[in-house]
Amino acid sequence: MLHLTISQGDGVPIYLQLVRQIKTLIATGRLKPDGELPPVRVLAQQLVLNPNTVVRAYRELEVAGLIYKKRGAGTYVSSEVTPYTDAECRRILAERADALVVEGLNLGYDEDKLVALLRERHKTLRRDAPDEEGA
Amino acid sequence: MLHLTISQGDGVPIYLQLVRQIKTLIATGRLKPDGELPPVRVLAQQLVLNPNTVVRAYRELEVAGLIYKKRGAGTYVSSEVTPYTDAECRRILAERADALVVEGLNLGYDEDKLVALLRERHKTLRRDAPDEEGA
DNA sequence: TAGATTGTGTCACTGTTTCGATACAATGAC
DNA sequence: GTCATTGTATCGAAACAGTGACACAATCTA
Repeated sequence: MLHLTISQGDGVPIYLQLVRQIKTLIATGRLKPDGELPPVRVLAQQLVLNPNTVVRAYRELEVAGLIYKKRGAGTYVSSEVTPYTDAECRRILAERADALVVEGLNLGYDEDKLVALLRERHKTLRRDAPDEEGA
Repeated sequence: MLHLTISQGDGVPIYLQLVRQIKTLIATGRLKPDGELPPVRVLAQQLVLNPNTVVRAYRELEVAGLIYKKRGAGTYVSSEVTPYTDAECRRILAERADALVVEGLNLGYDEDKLVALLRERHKTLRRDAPDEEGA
């Protein structure tokens, strides 16, 4: 039973809220590789959404290489990582990092302060994640 | 003469391209506090845009507290920083940091690798900035 | 095979966003 | 005061995004 929270009227599209939360669940290990995600209709009913909205979220996650689908069977977390090359990964993350740096500088955060924040957020996100099981 | 580059058909709205680039110019000191920005019509003509598009970009920057406008006179870079409280700044940046961490984890970047990337991007952004003049 | 379950595809409605045309209002220079 | 310059406000057209209704197709289970 996935623990997801949807805010209907906060401006952020529902499908995007789903994408972000599921991305986080995967990143932090709460959703394990080859783990099963709820069928679109089930999740839609749980969250009182149109199934299409869940479909859209799942599709975005599939394009990002984070999940895969088997028709008639279900939807699962990918065990392989990312369909992107190293260079592409780097470009994607550099873009995000640039945005953080620029926003930070304009809000009075210098390099060290940003690094400290980044490390703290990393720890916080990891905090409630399940223990890493020895592979 | 501001150096800005606009891509007409790349999906990113023109006004947003303006906002981002000007934010970067301010963050890296290429636009100095109380420095003057081009009048909306002038910038619009330079970039072959509708003046309204520039207006929109300027308004967003004003809301963010980065510039201020004087009717009949012109538009200038703010010397004060941010209309946000410390807590608000932190929340804004934490949100961006979270996104970077999640994306990073899903692309195989651990904490140290992300920090290294962040530091490198910070240096790169600063590289071509004008020298800091002793205040 | 039969039927339930799962994802897929298509269409349409609605509101928002983006961009542009054009007129208005305040300020500065003279 | 006059006039050019600067930002402001309003309206509209076109494209896009978000959501929903509903029918289709593949797979699994019995």
